[in-house]
Amino acid sequence: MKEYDCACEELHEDSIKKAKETMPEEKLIKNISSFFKIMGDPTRIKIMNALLNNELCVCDISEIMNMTHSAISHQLRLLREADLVKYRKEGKVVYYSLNDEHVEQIYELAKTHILEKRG
Amino acid sequence: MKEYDCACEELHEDSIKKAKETMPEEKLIKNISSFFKIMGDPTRIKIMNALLNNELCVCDISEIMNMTHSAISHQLRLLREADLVKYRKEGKVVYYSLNDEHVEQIYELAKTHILEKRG
DNA sequence: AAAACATATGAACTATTGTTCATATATTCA
DNA sequence: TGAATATATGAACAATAGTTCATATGTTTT
Repeated sequence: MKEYDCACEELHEDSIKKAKETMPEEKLIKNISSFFKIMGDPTRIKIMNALLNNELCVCDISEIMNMTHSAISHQLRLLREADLVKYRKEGKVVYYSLNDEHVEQIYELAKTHILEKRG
Repeated sequence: MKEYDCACEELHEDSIKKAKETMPEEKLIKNISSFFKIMGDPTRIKIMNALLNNELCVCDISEIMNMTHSAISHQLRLLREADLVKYRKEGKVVYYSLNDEHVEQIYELAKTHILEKRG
């Protein structure tokens, strides 16, 4: 017998069934949460803000953030792996920018939402 | 003399200036990153998915997630505090749902983005 | 008013995260 | 080729997060 028993199991049977049926597979859930987790850090949000309509190299970002190249590079790796930013190499310089419009939209929507709720 | 010096400071002067000028205040940055941080956990993403067009009580969510009421309640508090979900009380039962369309849109955009990049 | 039920909260314990420091790779220029 | 520049990576350490267990709050029913 389960620990989670309560009347709801029968009362909300349909809603529960629906939720279970539409639940994505574990892998997609993990991908989605990892994506958001990477956006869940002030340093990285600042970097993303700096990259809004603005291509920048690691050195620029270090200067803007007032942080070491190493720290920035570590963060950029995470942002890259999460498909939040893309980059292009030009000689020894690596230029970063936001990955695509999805990323911009997600960022802007969240900002709007927060300003609405806590403005 | 700074550790971060490099040629970029002059070459990319305008981009750096622009990034600095459009940087939101620290408080907003923190609010945005906190918002995403809360979405950055598989348990909470599952809960949010269950709540897509589906109002559910704590007990329902426990059953769907196969987790204790306590664990779910802790997660729902975080989701509430981040303005990701809203709730209404009906007697002793508390019904949760996604806060608004912003939240749905952000979730759906991220899912689309991920399926596009890693599909 | 007491028992039962639904949800919330606090403390504690393990696991994960972000930065620093040292070092490695890659590209250019002399 | 060797020095200089730009970026990336690995290990380690302090800080933070997620679950569990115990307990508290609030609501209904008897």
